[in-house]
Amino acid sequence: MAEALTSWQAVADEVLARIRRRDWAPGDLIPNEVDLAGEMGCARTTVNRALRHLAEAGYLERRRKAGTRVALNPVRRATLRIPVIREEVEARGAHYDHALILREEGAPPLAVRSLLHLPPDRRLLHVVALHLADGAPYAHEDRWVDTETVPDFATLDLTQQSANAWLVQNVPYTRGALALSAMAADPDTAEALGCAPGAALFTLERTTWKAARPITWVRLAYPPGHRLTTDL
Amino acid sequence: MAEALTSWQAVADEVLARIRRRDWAPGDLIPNEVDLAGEMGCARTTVNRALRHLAEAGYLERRRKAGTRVALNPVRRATLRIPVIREEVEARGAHYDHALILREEGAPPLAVRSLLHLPPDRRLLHVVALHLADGAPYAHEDRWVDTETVPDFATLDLTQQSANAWLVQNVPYTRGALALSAMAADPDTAEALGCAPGAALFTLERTTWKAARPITWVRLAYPPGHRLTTDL
DNA sequence: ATCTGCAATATGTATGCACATAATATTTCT
DNA sequence: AGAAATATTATGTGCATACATATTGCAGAT
Repeated sequence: MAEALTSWQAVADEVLARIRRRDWAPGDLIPNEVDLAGEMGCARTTVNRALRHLAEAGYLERRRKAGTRVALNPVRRATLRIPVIREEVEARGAHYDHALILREEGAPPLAVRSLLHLPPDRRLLHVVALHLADGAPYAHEDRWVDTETVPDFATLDLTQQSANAWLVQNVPYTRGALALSAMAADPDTAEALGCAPGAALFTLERTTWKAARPITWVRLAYPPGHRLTTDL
Repeated sequence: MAEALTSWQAVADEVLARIRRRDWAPGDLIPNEVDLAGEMGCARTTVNRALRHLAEAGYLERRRKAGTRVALNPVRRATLRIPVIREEVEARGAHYDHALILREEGAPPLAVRSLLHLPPDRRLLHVVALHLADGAPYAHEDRWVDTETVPDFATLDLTQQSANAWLVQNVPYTRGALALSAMAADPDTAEALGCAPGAALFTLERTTWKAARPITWVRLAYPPGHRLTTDL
């Protein structure tokens, strides 16, 4: 008999190996926890931990009583690190800096207003900034903040601290949404980023809420060529 | 004394509530598992499960002996569902279809060749297809397949089955990478998607390997306005 | 003062057991 | 036959306990 697999990592590795080896093909039902535990020479708890892990990673699908089966499409989930720009820049060994481009109250565009479920006459604080890595444009930030939800924000000195850093530190959110997309560079953004107007920019939008009240909508636009990557 | 929190979900909810309420601020060290278990009236195992879950979700950072602290930056990870196009289309209640645009052997462009670590003279199978939702263009697929790694692919009838569906079902990969980006529509892609040349397209690139051998590189380009979303 | 090794400590994990829960399979009743 | 009640089963979870392991921090040596 094979050596006992007594750690959940070892069990997970073995199960993954069988999936990859096609011992268990996509869609197949695999043995139940009790049987696997017997075969591997460990407790059911350990098998459970391993299978739960693989299910979270998207390799398995589990349902009570119905059993555990190999996922039909191996990876449908990817966890990606949402860049915290300062850290991202500094991780490359570059010097981080940011410049405030605009800060004024105004009526948000329709797209923002409807995303935040705001009435037509509602005014927000509009903040535009540029993030720099070693002095070169790294990302363009376009943000609308609801100062009724976050009154302290109105008096903040944004030249000292980025809006994001302050909000993250001081305003806990209860709900957030993230959207990845592409946009054509408008003239202002193009100038800030130093690219051609109309260039294809990768964008990352984040909307956050505190209970039912919107906190902020922010869109980061990266210069052409920027890629957000992750392993599968 | 408050009601005992005897499920790991309840414990996780309570801890998350304290984080959001700023009882425990970002960077703070929170009580150790034994103390929390005492306070909540449950076993340490249960607290461990809850804290482990919150750490995986990015709310906490844990280190042995050093303890558990509230993450400085609440959410730096987002798990997003990688679209399996057919399912994505059908989930909207639309009819899925795909059309083969090109299928021929050739030398891949430099970018692909270097990503796959291939020698300069190496030829791959180039497949271009269009995914349709109710007859309208949904995504443009540009793919290079290494038929030395996947010989069966060469004889496949791609009008019946999408390349992705076949590969996913038949070729397990051991390593994969994902990159999200933006590109300007080249004339061919623009025509296929029915948008203007130069338009900003959201793209998703996937590279997969079987051990040290590349399987395929594929890039999906979506029409302007497409968004990939997830909750935070 | 600095380095080194050891003790203390918080998290990480394995195990056996019990019971909960969801979903399916079977039987019973009409 | 069809519906409703019931049994069965696989996963989900909680608990007490024990031991493993990574770090920190202190104490003693240099």
